[in-house]
Formats: sequence, structure tokens, C-alpha cells
Amino acid sequence: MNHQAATLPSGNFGPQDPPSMEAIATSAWVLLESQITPFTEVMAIPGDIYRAIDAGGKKFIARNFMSYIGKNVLYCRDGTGNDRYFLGNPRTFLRGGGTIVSVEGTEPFWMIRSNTTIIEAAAAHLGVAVPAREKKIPRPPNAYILYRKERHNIVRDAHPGITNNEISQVLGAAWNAESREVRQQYKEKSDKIKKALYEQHPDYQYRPRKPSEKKRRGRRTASTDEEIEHDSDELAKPSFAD
DNA sequence: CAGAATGAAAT
DNA sequence: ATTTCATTCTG
Repeated sequence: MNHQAATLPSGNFGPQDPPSMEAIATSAWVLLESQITPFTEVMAIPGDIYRAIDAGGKKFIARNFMSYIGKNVLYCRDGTGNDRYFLGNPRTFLRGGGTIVSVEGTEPFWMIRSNTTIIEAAAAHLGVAVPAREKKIPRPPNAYILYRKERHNIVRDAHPGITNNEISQVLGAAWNAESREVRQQYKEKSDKIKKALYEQHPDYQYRPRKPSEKKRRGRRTASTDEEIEHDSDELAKPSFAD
């Protein structure tokens, strides 16, 4: 990191002496990237750096970060008085206690609960690859899943009162006993389905939830009383001091 | 939701 | 190496 924040040209510099906007954005990204952890959902960008980056650079950074968190992102100005901006998924901002207000035809604004003032929002739509409301695309079924799906009812009818778990055991054994040819056929089927999915959703990407916060929406489980999920909010959520 | 089976894909 | 989730449905 040879470029420090202070080194970055702040504000305006003539078009005659452009220190390469690309270089600025790139070094800014390098700097920002260092603050990314597996739990990062929101990135804090120092005001001077933010202002030194042009629209293209912001887009560039936004894209990079998007690929990190796999979510749509939005720039927001910090409303707590700190000279910095946040980049992250709108939902995360909401979770932090803020409110994003979007007036028709206008760019979205971000408001902080404790603040009556509307904070100006920066660059909104990154106008790309963000299908806005991309519904959750189910991951494609693998060969065995297809196999099981097919015979589920069959086995079910053949064994009154059989439980699903048992069906899984039965079909699991059947699957392993199946010839390579047969399994290969299902494999091809699954590949075909997968391929179709990728064609239909070019930007589809499997994104498993963070290990251990599985099928649990909103709540925290302390089954064994182990360490409670160290909230990814720690870093994710901009701290709003009242 | 857990769970049971397998496998793909992500971390 | 480990974890999620895709399929299905009862408990």
C-alpha cells in the first residue's frame, strides 16, 4: 500500500493533470479491501477517499465489494457526523436502525433513526448485474436428489407408514447399489438442469449462509450454550452513536 | 426447523 | 476439511 489516504488527491484536480482516476480507484480499493473480513457486510470509506474517487471508481469499488458479499450495494453517507461513507447492502443499513427513504424519481435517502435529518445518499444504482429483486434461486438438485425425488412416492406407497428419513436410508442404499450407468444418467440429468439454470440465471451463484446460522431466521440459538454467534454486525453495522 | 441420504459448491 | 442446501415430510 504505497498510497495513503493523505496521498490521494482530494477534491478537484484539473483534467490536464489527471493522476489516473483508475489508479486512484484501484489503490482505494486495495486500501478498502484490507478491511474486509469474512463477516464484513458494510465497508466504511473515509470521506476524503470517497471524494477522490469518481463515478467510475465508485462503480468499480461497488462491484468489487458486491462480489464479496454477493449482494446489491448502496453508498450512504455516514449520518453520525463522521466524515465517511458506507458501502453495503441496503438491508444491512436498515438493520442498523436506519431508514432508507426513497422518494419517487429521486435517489434513495438514508435516515438514521435518532436523526431527524435526512442524510443525502450518494451514488445509488450501480446499474448493473443487480436484478434488483432477484428471488432466491434454489440450487440445482444433484444426481441423488433427482433419484430420490423420482422414487420417493414409489417407496412411500410400497411401505405404508414409512417415514421420510427411512425413505432416505432406503434410497440412499439403493442409490449406492445402482450401477454406474444408472447413476451416470442421473448425473447427466442434474448437469443438464444445472446448465439450464446457469443459462437462465447467468449470474446465479450458490451462496450458503454463514456456517451455523442456518435455517434460523432472526433468532439466536444457544443449543449448547456455546459462544453465541459473534454477530457479523460487529463489523457489518456502522455504529450509530446516539 | 431437525433429520436422513448424496453430492456440488462455497468457505 | 467442513458446512450449506437441494428433495421430501413427519414429528
